[in-house]
Amino acid sequence: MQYAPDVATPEPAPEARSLRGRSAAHVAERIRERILSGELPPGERLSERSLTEGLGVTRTPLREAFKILETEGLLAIVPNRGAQVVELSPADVDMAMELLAGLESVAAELACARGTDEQFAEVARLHARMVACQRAGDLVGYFRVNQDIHQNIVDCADNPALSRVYRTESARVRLYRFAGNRVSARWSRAVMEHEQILLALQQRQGPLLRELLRAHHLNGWRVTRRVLENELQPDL
Amino acid sequence: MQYAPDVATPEPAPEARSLRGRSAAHVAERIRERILSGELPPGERLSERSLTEGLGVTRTPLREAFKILETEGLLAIVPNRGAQVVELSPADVDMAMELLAGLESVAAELACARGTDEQFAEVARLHARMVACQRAGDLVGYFRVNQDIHQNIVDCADNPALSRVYRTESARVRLYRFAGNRVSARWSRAVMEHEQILLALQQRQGPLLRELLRAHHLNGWRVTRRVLENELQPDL
DNA sequence: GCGACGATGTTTGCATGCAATACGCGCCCG
DNA sequence: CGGGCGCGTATTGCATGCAAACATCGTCGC
Repeated sequence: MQYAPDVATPEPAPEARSLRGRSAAHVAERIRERILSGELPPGERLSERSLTEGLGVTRTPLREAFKILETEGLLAIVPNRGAQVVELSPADVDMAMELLAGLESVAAELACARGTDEQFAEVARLHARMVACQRAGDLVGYFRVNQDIHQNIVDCADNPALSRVYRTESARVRLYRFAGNRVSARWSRAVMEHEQILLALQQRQGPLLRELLRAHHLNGWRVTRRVLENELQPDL
Repeated sequence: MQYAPDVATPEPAPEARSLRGRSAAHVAERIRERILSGELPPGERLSERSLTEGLGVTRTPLREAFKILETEGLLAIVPNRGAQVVELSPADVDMAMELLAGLESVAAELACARGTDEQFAEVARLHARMVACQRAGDLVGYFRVNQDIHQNIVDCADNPALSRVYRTESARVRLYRFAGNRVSARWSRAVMEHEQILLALQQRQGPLLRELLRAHHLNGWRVTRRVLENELQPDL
């Protein structure tokens, strides 16, 4: 790698060309993936040494990536004690879910007013894939497609700022929401709710879509919260 | 606390104690202030050299601060060409205003449901100060208090995530919104709208407050957009 | 025996150094 | 006379070095 092949190597590698100037962003992306996948769980302390070795960069771009992820709300940096993955209390997730539900209600009416039929068709395709995942019992795939559907609905509002905020805030709580999908009763009902949501979107019924999304969020979060608070055991 | 009042405090200075570990955040705050005050206008290129000299830090924390501000949407960092203050097109501001209006509508109902009378009283105090600024012709003071009022209303929703997002997104467009307040006809009408908003809040009429805020935003932004597009000359 | 203290290795925070890229400017050629 | 090219300088991107803070553990005093 970059371990000083001394002379005669102007190019670092034929494949990884010119990452210069994007190092921190690249490292942040890698760490973000690991956090969102659960590989780096909430509370995990991130040592600069191990990450630099694992990612093949030095501490400077790594520390810049930490600042990015801290601003996104994924890391907490404690002075002189390094970075750790943010741990959210049920109350924190509660607040975040309220925000996400609010963002989706705002998006709902805009999406019905401005979304293109092509965008709606894409949501419908995702919906079909989600149903397929459910049938196949593929919980992870289901959850990922589910997230994609909600992001796509928000994107239908055709407001980049709204989409960006929704994406960032959604990422913050992704791990916590996953818990609620591990309950079979909720799973089948969520799919039915999605059917209605898709219909309302395609028929451009803004106020209805708004209420459906709000209710969908509320229902899902009610179950998830009980799981997080250990009042309900996942059965999947 | 952790300031070890033990013995012989080896603190370098009584005033600037232990900034270690907070350098980047401190620098980011300073630069943020300069951007929001207009001292660093949109498009301005930020040279590392001049900023390090002006702020008394080295390039490492400064570059970390750049990453923070980039993530907040205040700076754009072009690889190998440094950082510059983000320049928003009227369309960008349009999208941002739509988002802010949406966040306020979400906050409206929550604020009416959960806000305390003390919080409402604070909004009322700010409103009085705003009116005083208007009477005194203090445009800058008026604008600042105006921002405070809107932030306070959002804060009444008692949702930290919502407050944080509103604050960040509001900051991104602060400079652009200011233009619209430089029109006298809009100024007096905005104050009237605020009277109604305050009343609806105090009477906890969520849906009404929601609509009033939406209309208030729409009215304000309509004027501001015309100023930004040079179709309307400020008369203040 | 127990707790506080201190030595030492580890980790973080920031300064500095080096290499790569961008930029300004004069020159050459058309 | 204008445009492209090359060179020198400035600036950025990242690696490394050094000092402060932390942590771990052994020792000492009580």
